Amino acid sequence: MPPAMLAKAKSTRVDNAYERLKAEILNGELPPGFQAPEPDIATRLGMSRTPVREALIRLEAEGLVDLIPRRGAKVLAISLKDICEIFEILAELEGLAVRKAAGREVPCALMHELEEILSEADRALLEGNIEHWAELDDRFHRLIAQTCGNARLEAEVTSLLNQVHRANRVLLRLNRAPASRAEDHRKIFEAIRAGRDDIGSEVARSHRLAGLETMKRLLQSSGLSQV
Amino acid sequence: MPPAMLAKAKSTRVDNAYERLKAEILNGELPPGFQAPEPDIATRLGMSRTPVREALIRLEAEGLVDLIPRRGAKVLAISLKDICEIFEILAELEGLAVRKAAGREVPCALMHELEEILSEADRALLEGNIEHWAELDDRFHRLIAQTCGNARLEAEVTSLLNQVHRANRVLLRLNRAPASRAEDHRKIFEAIRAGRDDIGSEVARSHRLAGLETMKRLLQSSGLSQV
DNA sequence: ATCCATAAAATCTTATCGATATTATTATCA
DNA sequence: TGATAATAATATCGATAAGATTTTATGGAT
Repeated sequence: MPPAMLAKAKSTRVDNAYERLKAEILNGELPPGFQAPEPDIATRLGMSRTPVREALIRLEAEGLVDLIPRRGAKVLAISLKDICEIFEILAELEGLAVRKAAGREVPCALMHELEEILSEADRALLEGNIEHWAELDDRFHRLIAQTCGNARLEAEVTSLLNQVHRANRVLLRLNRAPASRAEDHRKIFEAIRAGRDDIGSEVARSHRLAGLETMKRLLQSSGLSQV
Repeated sequence: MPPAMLAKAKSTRVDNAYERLKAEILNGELPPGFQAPEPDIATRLGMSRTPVREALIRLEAEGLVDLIPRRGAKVLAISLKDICEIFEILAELEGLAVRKAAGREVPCALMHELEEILSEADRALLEGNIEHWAELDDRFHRLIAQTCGNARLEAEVTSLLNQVHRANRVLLRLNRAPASRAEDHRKIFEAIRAGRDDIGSEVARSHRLAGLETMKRLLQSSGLSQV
């Protein structure tokens, strides 16, 4: 067996296109509703249509784009109904993730990172840096999914978080981030550390459900029907 | 707008390849571990590599096959660990599905179909027709996912059921189907009909968790490490 | 003389491209 | 308005280049 087999990433065009498009969708460079024919995208990325198309198929499977037969690829917009569907599932899945995390030995590095995120988030909240706080909120939830030890669960939570990523950002900006969110995060973290699986699981669940209510309120009061 | 817009399925080669391969994987014609280069598959399906490859990418996203760089496509085998991961998620998701179903007006047709499956399953059990019973068991669980009204939830449950489909079949054959499974199904159905969301949800959850224990036992006693 | 290690060659498979056939949509005209 | 032509974008193909794996040679060591 060759010596250096750990570093496998050999970056194919498909992977490139996939990563780039996904990043652009998540950070809003390609906003919801954006639509373009495959050849245009291929030209922009400097490759032929084939790898672009394969990347788009993957993105479609992850619920980030829609491939419309003669219309090209479209970045999906998220409606209130989508948010309801996704948050309901997330509530259960994050609850499960925390329960699993609390019931096992979570790697130290992960716990440290969580703790750092929490204190950095406190700081951001004090400084009123909502933008940064939103970023940390997102990272906290993604990291929690990593602590559960169930790879499929982690992947599914991550995928759902991706789908609501922009909606989260847009709407959190409208809201002054309530301190209660930060409190919940702390509670979840402590529950995992203390092995209190039932408490942690329930807090995670209701945390997400409360987030859904906030979302509903914000969406309705802002008059947006899609994000 | 054109008159007939409902019947959209215009069957492209990709869809064809996807449906056919998926069916062959689920029914075991392409057993776990089966592996073949793309050109072979393409020849067998009577089309060029492009649509086959696109279908394979979709199947990979659904966790049914693995695309190995210079080795071709491989039908994934399921290990005990995979089953644990999947059943744990299913327990939560099916619990949620039943809770949602019990809390809303489920279309009559669906309830009828569920009821028919239940009585047909009773009959199969009496006749000792395990094969048929296993089929009905599968259909029951898929149908339950359809009653929840959350399209994403339904899709996710379906995808997970697909991934464990063959494992379920293989292992159920080793087991004489315990009557308790049938009882649970009836309880879930009644809970949905009566709108008892908490009861239904909890039965669905523990039903799946009990299934996991059975699986563990069967896998260990049969000495199989993969299915 | 046989066997292992290494290097070179052959082979196999994918990754990617450019071209074409197909077909939905739009525009045009009676 | 309805039929027909033009357009545009995809769906699909066949070919090629790049890269990995396997096979085959080759040289030295026992």
